[in-house]
Amino acid sequence: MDNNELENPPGPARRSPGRPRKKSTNLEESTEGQKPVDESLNDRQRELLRLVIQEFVVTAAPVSSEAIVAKYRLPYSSATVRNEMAELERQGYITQPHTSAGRIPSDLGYRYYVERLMVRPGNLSPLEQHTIQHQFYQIQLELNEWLRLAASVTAHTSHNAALVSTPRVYDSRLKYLQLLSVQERLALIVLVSRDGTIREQMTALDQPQSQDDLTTISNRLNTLLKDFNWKKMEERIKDWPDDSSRTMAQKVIDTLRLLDQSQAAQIYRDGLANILSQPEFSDIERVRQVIQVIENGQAITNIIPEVLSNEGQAVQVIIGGDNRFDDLRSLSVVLARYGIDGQVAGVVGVVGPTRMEYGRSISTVQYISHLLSGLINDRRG
Amino acid sequence: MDNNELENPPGPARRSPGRPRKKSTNLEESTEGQKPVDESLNDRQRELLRLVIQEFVVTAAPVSSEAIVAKYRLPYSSATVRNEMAELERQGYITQPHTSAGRIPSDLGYRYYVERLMVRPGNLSPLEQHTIQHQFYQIQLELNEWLRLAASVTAHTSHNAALVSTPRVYDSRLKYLQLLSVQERLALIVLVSRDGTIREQMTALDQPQSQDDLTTISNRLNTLLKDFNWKKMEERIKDWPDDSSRTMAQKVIDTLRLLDQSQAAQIYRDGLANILSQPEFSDIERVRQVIQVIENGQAITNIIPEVLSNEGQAVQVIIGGDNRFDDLRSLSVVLARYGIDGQVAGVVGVVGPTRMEYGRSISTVQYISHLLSGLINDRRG
DNA sequence: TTTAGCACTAAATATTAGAGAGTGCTAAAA
DNA sequence: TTTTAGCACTCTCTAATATTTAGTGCTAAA
Repeated sequence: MDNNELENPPGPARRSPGRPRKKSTNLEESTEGQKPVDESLNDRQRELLRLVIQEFVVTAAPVSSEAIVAKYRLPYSSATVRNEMAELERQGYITQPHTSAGRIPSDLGYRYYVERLMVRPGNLSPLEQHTIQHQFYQIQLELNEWLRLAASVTAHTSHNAALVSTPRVYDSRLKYLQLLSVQERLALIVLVSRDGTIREQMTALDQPQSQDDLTTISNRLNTLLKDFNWKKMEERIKDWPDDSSRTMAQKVIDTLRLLDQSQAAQIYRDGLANILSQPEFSDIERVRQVIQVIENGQAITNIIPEVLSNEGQAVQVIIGGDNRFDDLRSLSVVLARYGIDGQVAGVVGVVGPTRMEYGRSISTVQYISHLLSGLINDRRG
Repeated sequence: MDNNELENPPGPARRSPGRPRKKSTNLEESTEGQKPVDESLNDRQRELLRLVIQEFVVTAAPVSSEAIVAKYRLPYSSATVRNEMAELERQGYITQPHTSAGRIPSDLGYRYYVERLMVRPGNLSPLEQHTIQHQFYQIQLELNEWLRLAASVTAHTSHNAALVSTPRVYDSRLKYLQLLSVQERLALIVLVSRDGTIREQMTALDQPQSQDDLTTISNRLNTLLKDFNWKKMEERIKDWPDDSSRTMAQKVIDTLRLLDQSQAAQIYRDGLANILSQPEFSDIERVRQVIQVIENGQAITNIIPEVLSNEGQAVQVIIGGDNRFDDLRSLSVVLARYGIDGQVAGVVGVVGPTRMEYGRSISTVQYISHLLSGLINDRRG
C-alpha cells in the first residue's frame, strides 16, 4: 500500500520530463569511472539519494529522515536531511506516498542511481561464478536445454524473474543436409547450419521416392549448396533443369529462409515466484498484470528486437517502462545481448519491481550472457 | 474468502475416508451411461448436489437454499432443500464456510459429481474443433513448437492453466545418423530416431579427424546399426575391433540411451493468468503457492510419470490433490495421455481451482491429446 | 413429508476514536 | 549563512464497537 504512488508518479517527476535523457547523455560524454559533475545536485544530496534508494531497496518501506540519520550515523541532523529531501523531491528524484510518510525513489531517481550513484556492478563472486559454471558444464545439453537452464540460473542469481530468448541467426549457411524417407510420398529434411542449429522439416513429395533416391539427391545438394545462404542458393539454382533435385533444393531454400526470418524468438521464462513474494505485489491486481506481462505480454516481445538491434550498449536498463512500455509501469527490466556480433544474437534479461537490486541484476545478466556467448561460439565450427 | 474451508476440509468429509474409493469402484463396475444405484443418496439429493456444484462453479459463492429454489424453480421449498442439504453435509459432499452461509462442494462432492452426476462431457463444439485444427495445421512446426501451441490452446480452451509434457520415447531405434566435423577434435553427432526425434550431441575426439573420415565412419555405422535400439547395438559391437568406428559407435549408443532414459520430460506451461483471475485466488499467499506449484513444483513432476504408466484410464482427474499431493490442495488437475501405446507417450493437462468446469476440461484434454497423437503418428514413418 | 415462521449465528460493513509516524515550518544556535 | 531543536499538523494504521445482511436450524402446523 505504501507503494501505490510508484504507479502514478506524482507532480514533481512530471514537471521535468526532459531531465532523464539529458542525464543519460551526460553520462555518455563523461569518461567512465570518473565522477560526473552535476549542476543541480550537490554532493550531500547525491549521497542522500543514494542512501534513500539503498535503504528502500532493502526495506520496501518509505525512508524517513530520522531513520537514515540514525542508521548511517550521518554528521548532520534529521532536520537538515528533511531540507535536502525536500529539494530532491522538488527535482523529482523521490516522492512521498502521503504527507506524513517518508520518501520513496521515483523512476527518475532510480535512473539517476543506476547511471551515476550505484557502486559500479562488479562481477558475481567467484563462488557464484563457479556454482553457475558447474551447472552449465556438468552435462551435455541441447541448445534449448541450455537456454532453459540459463533462465533458471538467472532467476535464481538475480532473485527476480528471468527471461532468455532463443538466439536469432542472421544469414544461416548450410553445413549439411539429409533427406529421410518417412512414407512413400513424405520426406523429412534435416538441415544443419554452420552455427550448429538443426532444423527439421517434413515435406510432401510430388512423386514417390525411395530412401535411395533421396540419398542421391541429398548428396548432390550437399555438394552444390554447401556453405551458401538461401539467397546465394537461389541464384545458384536459377538455371538448373526442372527436376526433383531442383524441387527439393527449393524446399531447402524455403526451410533455410524460414530459419533466418520467421524465426520468432521463443522465450524461456523462470522465477516468477521470486518477484511475487516482494511486498509491492501484495495487491492481487498488480500480480495479475505482472503475470500477464511476463507470460505473454507484448511489451517483452517488443523490447527484444529493439535490444538486439541496439548493438552499442552492453547492458540496457528499462525502469518502470520508461514511459514507452505502459504495461511495465512499476517493473524494471535489465537486458543483455548474447551471441556473436552480426551472426547470432539472443537476449538474457531480468524482470523485477522497479525497486530491485540493479547492481546484482546487471552483474547477473552480464555473466550469463558471457557464458551463453561462449557456448554458442563452441557450437560453431 | 468464502472458500477458505476448501483448503481444510471440515469434519464430515474426513469422517468417511473410504468413501471416494468405493464410489470410484462402483462406477467402474456399472455399465457406462447407465445411472448407477446408490444406497446413501436419493434422487433428489443427487439432483441437489448437482445443482449446488453447477451453481458454485459459476458463482464461486456459497449456494443458499433460497437461491437454488428460486433459480431452478424447484417444486419444493427452501426448507426442504435445507433438510436435504443437511444430509448431504452429514455425508461429506458439501460444507458450510460458517454457520450462516450457504453450502460449497467438498472435494468428495466434486469427485461424486465428476464420476456420477456430471453431464457426460461430449466433444468440443465443431466450431472450436475447427478453430483449433486451423491453428495446428496452419504452419509447419517443429515438435517443441507443436507442444507449446498445444499448451496455449489447451489453456485458452479450458479457461485454466495448461501443461504439456514432451513425449517420452521408449526404445528409440536408430533411423539415421550423421557425424559432422566442427573443429579438428570436435564433432557433432546428429541422430534421427525412427519416431522422428532428432538429437544432436557434441563430442570430443581422441584424435583429429576430417569430415571425410567422419563421413566414412557414419556411413559404416548407418549400415551396421540402423533400426537397432541401444541395447541391440551394444551386443552388436561387442566383438568389433577397437578402432575409431567402435569408439564412435559407443558414443552413439550413449546418446541413444540418453534419449531413452534421462529424457526428463520438459513441461510447457501456459495460461497461468487464466486461473489467477478466479476469485479463489484473491488471497496473495495462495497465488504464490499456486505459482510455485505450477512453475516448478514437485507435485506436477510426480504426477506425470504416474499418468504415463497408468495405461488404462483415458482421462484422469485429480481433485484437490486427492490427499496424495499436498501442494495441490485447492487445485484440481485433469490429465490425458497422448502418443502411441508402448512407444511414445506424453501428457496434456489442465490445472485449475477445484471449482473448475470439469466437463470442459475433460473435453479439451481429450481433444488435444487426440490431435497430438495424430501429429506424433504422422511424424513417424 | 413438507413448509411457513422465526430465533439465532457469523460474517461483512461502517463508524469512531486513538495512537503513531514523519513531515514542514519557525525561531534560535552555530 | 547554515544547521538544528521544537512543535504543530497531517495522514495512515489499528482496534473497538455497532449495524446490517445472509442464511441457517428448529419448531410446530399443514
